[in-house]
Formats: sequence, structure tokens, C-alpha cells
Amino acid sequence: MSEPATPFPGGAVNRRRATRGTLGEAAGRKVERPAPLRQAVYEALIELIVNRTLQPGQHLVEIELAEYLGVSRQPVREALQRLQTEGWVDLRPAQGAFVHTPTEQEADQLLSVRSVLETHSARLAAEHAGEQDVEQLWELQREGVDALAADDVDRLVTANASLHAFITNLSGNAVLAELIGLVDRRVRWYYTPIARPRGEDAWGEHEQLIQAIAAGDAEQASRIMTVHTERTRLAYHEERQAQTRSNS
Amino acid sequence: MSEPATPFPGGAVNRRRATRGTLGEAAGRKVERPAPLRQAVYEALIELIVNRTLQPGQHLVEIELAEYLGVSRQPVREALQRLQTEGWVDLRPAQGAFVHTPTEQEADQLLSVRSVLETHSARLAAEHAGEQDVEQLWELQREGVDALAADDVDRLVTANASLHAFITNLSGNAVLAELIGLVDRRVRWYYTPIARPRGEDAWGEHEQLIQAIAAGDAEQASRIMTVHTERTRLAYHEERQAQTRSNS
DNA sequence: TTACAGAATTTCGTATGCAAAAGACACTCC
DNA sequence: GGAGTGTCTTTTGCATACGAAATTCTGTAA
Repeated sequence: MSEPATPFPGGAVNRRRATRGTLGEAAGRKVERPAPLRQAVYEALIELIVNRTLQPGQHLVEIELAEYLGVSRQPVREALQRLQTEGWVDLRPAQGAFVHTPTEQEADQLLSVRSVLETHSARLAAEHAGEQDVEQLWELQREGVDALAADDVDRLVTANASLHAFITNLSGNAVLAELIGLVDRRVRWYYTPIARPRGEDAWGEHEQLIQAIAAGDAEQASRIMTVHTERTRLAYHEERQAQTRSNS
Repeated sequence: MSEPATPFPGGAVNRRRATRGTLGEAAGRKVERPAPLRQAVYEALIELIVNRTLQPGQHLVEIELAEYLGVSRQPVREALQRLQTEGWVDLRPAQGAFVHTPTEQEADQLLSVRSVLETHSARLAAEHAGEQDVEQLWELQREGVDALAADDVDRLVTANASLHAFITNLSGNAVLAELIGLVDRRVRWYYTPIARPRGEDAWGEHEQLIQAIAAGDAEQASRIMTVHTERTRLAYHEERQAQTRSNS
């Protein structure tokens, strides 16, 4: 592809930058623009991958996805681009998209990275949390303990996700939050078939964590989160090994 | 968009998964498939963004990019999708692509995340490095010190990047390496106009770091990397403030 | 039967076309 | 003079078309 030396047409001028802007934006409200189809396709495909309608390794033929979702190939292709960069599918030139097949190694690497990121997020949360935030945390904790007592797995998983997400937001670092979100979704996908919540242990650790955050003890919060996530990591491994044994 | 309850056509069967594969693959060689145009467009656009031919906030009109690069809109659109998920451009529905404008806050958040990731990478590197790896590290260190002595900024920047990249690879965690690569490129972009290598301090820290890695002292390597990256972060801030002052 | 060669089919990658939304502009009305 | 409104232009988003690459199928020969 040629890349001429001439300056890009339009040059340094931002022809449209900061033009008048709509009323809604001026008032601080977000203007609801209709989300493009590719966005809907993107979300639909993640759902199909996570719930294993589309299985790891499966070849995704564009026209089939398009017809299945009632759109043309174009938005499907654009969604696949994004899905690739986020690690959900692999695009092989001239062959198309394949649902990503995670190796055990890769899954463990993700857990490792997640542990580091969440630990950092816990540290920052402890530095930033205010009284109201702590109150919210206890609220979420109660919800989790309730779900545990009721033996309601779905609620438990949701509560766990909410608690971690809240801490992530407390960190005040949006980049960090985004990375954690991305890593976390993939971790869940990989381990969905084998994951069994750790239950009481985990929620005990959550309680300690919230206490540390409430006390503004960043070091302590950080340590607890490291232990917490590493234990989760180990739990996954044990679960997996148990399954491997039972399968052989 | 409709999402019928019928199973996805092709269902659970991976029609093409693990088919015969070409000779080259069987022999363990990678078959060189011609990279799609979108790949070239993607790389060209990053280059144009990093070297500021395309400036932050600038509206990227698809047809203009396409003509400039000598392709049609389609590969441009697909490249833009990827660039968005990696944070280089913002895609506003029905408005198009705009070169991302980093806020100071976002830049600092990236530096913070990078620090954490690099610290983890240093720890893992210390755990995994073999004799040959350490030898390589010293080689890269010598190159950096040489460049420093010669006052060759370009060589210095390259050497710094090489050293960090090598440590990242030593970590043995591909997911981690990928994230660091992504974060790192954006950090460099943000700070290109103001960055001035820290020079002697940084390379002194590198030397300590390599010693820790050589000794297999993961904790020490981790500590040094944290200090190293946080100092870099501070240096960026000071530089920026100095510029802000001189501009006012 | 197995291996191979070539044709047929499938699927991708790119280009082009078209409707709709957003923005720019000029005009009117107050 | 300024706000509001209608029209024109630009640009996006999606659909469709077509050539090229890859895979699969089929027939033949050893």
C-alpha cells in the first residue's frame, strides 16, 4: 500500500472538531444515538460464544452469522474485527473467523494478570473510598452473604461480580477498570463449565477486604486481594484437575 | 436485531476445525498468507497517528483515508474498528472516527497501569530467567549505556524499549506481554512530544534490575521495577508541568 | 484401495451503490 | 441582531456484487 509523503488532506485542521454540539450534550446529558447494528452483532456474538452456542474452534462463516442475526455480512465483519482484538475469535487470513480456543496456559495467564490488576484496584480503592462507598460495599457484602445462605448460585455469582466491579470503580482508574472488565469476562467464559463459587471462604475474605478499605489501609487491602484472587486461581486449577481425572 | 431460538446452523459441529492443513503447517513452518489490506491500513493509521500526521481530535473521513492510502472504504472501516478497541480512535455513531484525544488523567492512568504490569513482569522474569537470558540482558544494557555515552537519543529510546520488551517476554506470560505492549504504545504516543529520556538514572536502575533478575530475586526485581516505572511517571509529570508553565 | 490431479464449490476480501442521518448554510421571522 | 427553520451537502451505515483464494469433491491411475 502506498503511503505518499503529501500531508493528509485536511491536514492539521480539525474540520469538525468541537463543532456546535447538540443541546443534550451542552446540558450534560448523553444524546441517545441509535447504536449501529455492528454493536448489536458484537454483543449478540459474545453472548453466543459465552453460552457456548458457538463452540471453541468453530468456524464462523460470515454469511451464516449474518442470516442467523438477520443482517448483512458487513456489520458482522466489523463486529468480528473487534471480537478478535478482544480475544474472542481468531481471524485467519482468507479463512475467516474461528471461535478462540483457550489453552490451559492462556487461561492461567489471564488469571494471573487479573490477580495483579485487581490487587492494584483494591489498593487504589482503599485510598479513595469515602464513607458512602464503604456503606455501599457492606450492602453488597450483605447481599452476597444472603445469597450464600439461600444457596442461590446465580445470585451469588451476580453479587460477587457486583462487589468486584464496585471496587474496580472505586479505584478511580478507568483504564484499569476497562482492562479488568475485559480480562474478567474472558476468565468467566473459560471457566464457566468448571467454575464452582468458593462460597464461604471467599465472602470471609471479602469482609476483611472491606474492613481494610474502610480503614483506608491500602497495603492491607492490596494483600487481601492478592490472597483472594490467588486462591480463586488455585480453586480453578483444582476444579479443573478434578474434572480431568474424572474424565480419564 | 432478532435472535431466534433455533440453534446456530452448523450447530455444535466444527465443520472445518482441524482439517487437513497445508504441508507447510504440517512441517511446522508458518505458511505466509498474504496479509489482508486491512492489516496494512491498520498499521499505516497507527503510524500516521503516532507521528501526528493525524492529530488528536481530528475527524477521520473514511473516503479521504481510503483515497490517501489507495484502497476502498471497506478495509479502512475494518481497521478503524480495531483502532477503536485499542484506544487510538473514537467511533461516534453516525459521525465517524476521531483521533482519540487523551486527557492528562487518562495518560496518568495508563502510566499507573503500566507500572503495575511491568512490575509483575519483572517478578516473573526473575523467576524464569536462565543464564543465557541474563547474558542477553547485559548485552542490551551495554547497548543502552553506549547510546547514553554517545548521546544518541534515538538509539537510547530503542535500547530502552528493547530491554523492557525482553523482560516482558521473559515473564513467559503472553497475555501480560500483549497488554504491556498495548499500554506502552499509547503511553509513548501521549508523551512523545514531551518525553525526554531520564538517561543515567534510568540505566542505573536497569543495572540493579538485571542483577536482581540474575540472582533470581523476584521480590527485589519487583521492587526495583516499581520504583523505576514510578520515577518515569513522575518524570513525565514534571516535564509536562514545566511545559505548561513555559506555555503560559 | 490409495494417491494424486483437476474441477467444482465455498468463503473470504474488497469494491461499489444507496438510503438515512448529521452537519452546514442561508433564509425568515421576531 | 438573534433565534429558529427549512434545504442542501457531506458522510456514515448497511447491503450487494464480484474476483480471488481456499477447501472440498470427483474421477483416474497406479
